[in-house]
Amino acid sequence: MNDYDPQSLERKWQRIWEESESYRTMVDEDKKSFYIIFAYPGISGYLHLGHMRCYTYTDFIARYKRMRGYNVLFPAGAHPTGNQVISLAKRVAEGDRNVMEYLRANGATDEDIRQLDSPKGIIDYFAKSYIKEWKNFGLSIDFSYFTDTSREDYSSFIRWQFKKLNDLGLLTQKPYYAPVCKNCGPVAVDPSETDLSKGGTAEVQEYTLLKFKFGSRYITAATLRPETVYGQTNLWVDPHEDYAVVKVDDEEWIMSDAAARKLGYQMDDVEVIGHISGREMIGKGAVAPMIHRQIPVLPAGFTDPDMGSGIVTSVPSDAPYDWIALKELKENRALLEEYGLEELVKEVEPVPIIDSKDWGSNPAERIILEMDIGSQGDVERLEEATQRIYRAGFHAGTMLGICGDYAGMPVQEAKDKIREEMMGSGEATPFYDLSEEVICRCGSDVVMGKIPDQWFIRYSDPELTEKSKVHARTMNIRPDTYGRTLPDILEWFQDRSCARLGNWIGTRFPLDDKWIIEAIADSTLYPAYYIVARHYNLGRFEAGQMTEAFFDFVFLGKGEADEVAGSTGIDTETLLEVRRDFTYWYPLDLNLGGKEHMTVHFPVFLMNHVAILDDKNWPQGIMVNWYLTMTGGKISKSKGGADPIPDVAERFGIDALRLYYAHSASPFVDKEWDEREAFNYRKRLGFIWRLVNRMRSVDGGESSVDDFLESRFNRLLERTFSFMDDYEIRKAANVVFYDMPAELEWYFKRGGENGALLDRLGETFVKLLSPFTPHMADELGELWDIKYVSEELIPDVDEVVISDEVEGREEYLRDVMDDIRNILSIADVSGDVIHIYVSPSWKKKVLEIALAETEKGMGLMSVLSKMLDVPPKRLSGYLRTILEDIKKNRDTVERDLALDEMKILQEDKSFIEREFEAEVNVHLASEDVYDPADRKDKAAPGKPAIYIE
RNA sequence: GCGAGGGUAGCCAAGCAUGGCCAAAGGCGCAGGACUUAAGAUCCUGUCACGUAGGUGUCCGAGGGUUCAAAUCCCUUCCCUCGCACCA
Repeated sequence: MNDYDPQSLERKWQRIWEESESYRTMVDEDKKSFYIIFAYPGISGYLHLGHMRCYTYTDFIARYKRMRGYNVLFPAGAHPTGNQVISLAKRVAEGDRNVMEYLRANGATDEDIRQLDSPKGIIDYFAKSYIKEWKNFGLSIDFSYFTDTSREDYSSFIRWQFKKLNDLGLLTQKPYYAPVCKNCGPVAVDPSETDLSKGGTAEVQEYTLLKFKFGSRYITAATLRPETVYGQTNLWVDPHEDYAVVKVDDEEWIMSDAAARKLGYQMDDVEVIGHISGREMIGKGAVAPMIHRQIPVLPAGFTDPDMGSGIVTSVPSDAPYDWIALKELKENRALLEEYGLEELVKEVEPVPIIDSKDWGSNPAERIILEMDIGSQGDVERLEEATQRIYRAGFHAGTMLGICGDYAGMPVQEAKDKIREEMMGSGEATPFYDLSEEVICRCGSDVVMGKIPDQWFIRYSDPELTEKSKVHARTMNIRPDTYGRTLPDILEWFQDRSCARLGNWIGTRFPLDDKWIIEAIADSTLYPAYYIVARHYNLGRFEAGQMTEAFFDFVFLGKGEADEVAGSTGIDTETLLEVRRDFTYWYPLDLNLGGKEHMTVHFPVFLMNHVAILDDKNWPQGIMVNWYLTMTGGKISKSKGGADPIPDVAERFGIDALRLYYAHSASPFVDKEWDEREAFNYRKRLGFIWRLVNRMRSVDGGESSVDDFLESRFNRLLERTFSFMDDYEIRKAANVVFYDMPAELEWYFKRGGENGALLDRLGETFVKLLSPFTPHMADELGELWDIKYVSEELIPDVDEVVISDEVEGREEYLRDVMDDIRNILSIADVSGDVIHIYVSPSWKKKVLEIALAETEKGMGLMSVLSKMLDVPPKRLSGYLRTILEDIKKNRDTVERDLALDEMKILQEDKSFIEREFEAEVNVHLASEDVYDPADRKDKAAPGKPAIYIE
């Protein structure tokens, strides 16, 4: 027997699989199909151990299904849509040091790097790299189906999909506000900062820009709390600031320069035509929106030109900032005098507008007193106060009587209505801003911009939503919790923009080619396309021939093959074959992806299938996996931080890593990567290796433990199947790699050495290893002269050999031995002689009757006392305990009753003697035997009495 | 805020749906031993507390409740993690 040497045998088998085209997949009408995919990766860098978790799960299931007789389709692809590829290419072209280091650390050669300065180069390089890693992990993917979303054939498919969506009335255009870079167009603002160099945590603020009539102009003030307009008492401006006068349509609005610039991206024809100093406005009045009252403009120091419009409308009842600014102003004689505001300010008092549950109707005052905030300079604590008041008011507040039509309405509801009313009357307009500075990767500012004619997919469509929800409930979804919430997610799922302007990788929008279809929208139906891609990859037709009629025929069964052949120039036979492949493989059985897809990809994946394809082709299952993390954070492709896979694979072996994924945690929890653990799995495989070799080499005869092993093995086999059928990968791996070996070890310990049996079970066992550790399994399969274990079938469970009685015997023996061990550990005895007293037969009789007529309870005493010659006290005492036991665990009690304890103990006496290095005497408790410590009365069925000297 | 998922012995992690041999699987770590000796090896035993007899006590974030019986069901409470849409 050789030692387990994963590295060399893994290389060997990967080469063999490659050469023999092991995972080539073809339609076979005699077999049930099983179609499984993982959500293909976006191209943004190398794969890491986190991705591999998901891909390996997919492979476990694909391999298992294959070995249970399914014809499995397991393709893969890559997803370069978006701008990551472009930005990476740009950084390579610039010679960005971090990028260079990252590439080199992952094994890119100078020659590789030279080709990486163009998007095409990046896509080709990484697509190859992904395929290499997948092969390196032993994934049983058929790469003849490979595609990527930048290819022209893929674009033909996507254009078809969008035509279908349009035909179904599911596309629409409407204005949209999004973060945009002035150079690059729309960008994603999120913590991973894929598109950004700064500001990933910024949030989009949806302001209401209020207009205050100010002579012939309007002063503008942006608020996040439009419902507080009823409490406006004044405006705050910075006397030292110059404000822009902006021409908007025919009106002139006053705001900070920064605000004017931002507004320019959100409205047409915004033009700065002059300036006005803050000082100039102070002391004058402006007509506030909604309340239509003149309120004064007052000086304040806390206004910020970069926030909102740079001018603040003051609601001292509800805004701590305003309250304290007002108080300070009233106390500042010098300032009042300077601007001549003494009289004016006297009349400015907070106006209660909201009754917020915990804070009353003047919450700003109350919280400032409570928190003892001294001045408007205490920004940090004022922020906190503002937050607290806002929460309390928003969630538990009601509008007071002063608020016109909104009196008595919950704040939550009033907020949107008041905003709408003011926008309707022209007193306000929407204004979007980011909560902090955001800089694009290209270096320029990111601002909120208006896209007036943004394309959306109408996921809010009631019929589509309903159909999707109904279907979702029938799907096989893991974990269950996600299955339960998916219908709610579909309900909540709103229209989603599906195309963008600018320079991106992707498919041109078929209705208007200035748009590029964006990354989520072009990745929903792609499992259907893999099937077509194989034929395209074989050169059977060109992208240009993949017309609407072509896809209608293949995916929807519309039209006649001959006609489609005529219009596309693809021959009829090929068309029929592609159509047949699609109908054979579809629907998709399982789609696996990380938890980030739960509210993004999976809903659109499902809804597009439901919208476009026949109901028999709707997807059947989804499995979500959680992340592999490293020291707290998610491993990020673009930011690095992960060990390159080849290094790790070289150190532990692929099979050890695969077992690590399968067994170290449930798929539905985040798992912290720990290489000591990986090493332990490496050791475990060494153990399995030796165990299998031993099974194959032992060559003894039959013994009494054979039937136990056969029964237990089949029971565990059954359990493995049932776990795998439920995609309970961890549980299945636990049975195969821990429970089964433990039973085999027990068998050996008991002296089992039946060569024929071990040979037969060993062969099955090796096949069971294969879905998890395919390299090792194929290597071990050579012991049985199996060419490729991974192409074998795992045999069915042999129900006949499963026997509770047979297994009960071994369990009984283990229990007795545990008891002996327990006694030895606490008793102060030499342990040279062990006496075991088997229960008297009357107790068995009691047990039997109690089991049969449990409902009679202690009433059984009358019949028992007549039947048995036992003192009533002992009889009732025992009956009481046994009734208790039956209630607790009937199965165990039944097992005990079925045991022939005397026979078992006598047969296995020598085994016990060997284990404890002691002399063992077995007695029947009802006989008059050696019993110096008066133990034998304690004997009960299944629990013999023990005395050790 | 909205939505989801968690808190189990030194650590990781099962169990919780269908309450009952659950003091609670398994792994790691640790301790003792065996074996041989330098290997991140392998094997055995132990690892909540107490206990010279297989037992008893306490225990599954905290506090209540239901029940003959609760890690499991219900209520309250504290804490943690994650997703929230143009990033895949």
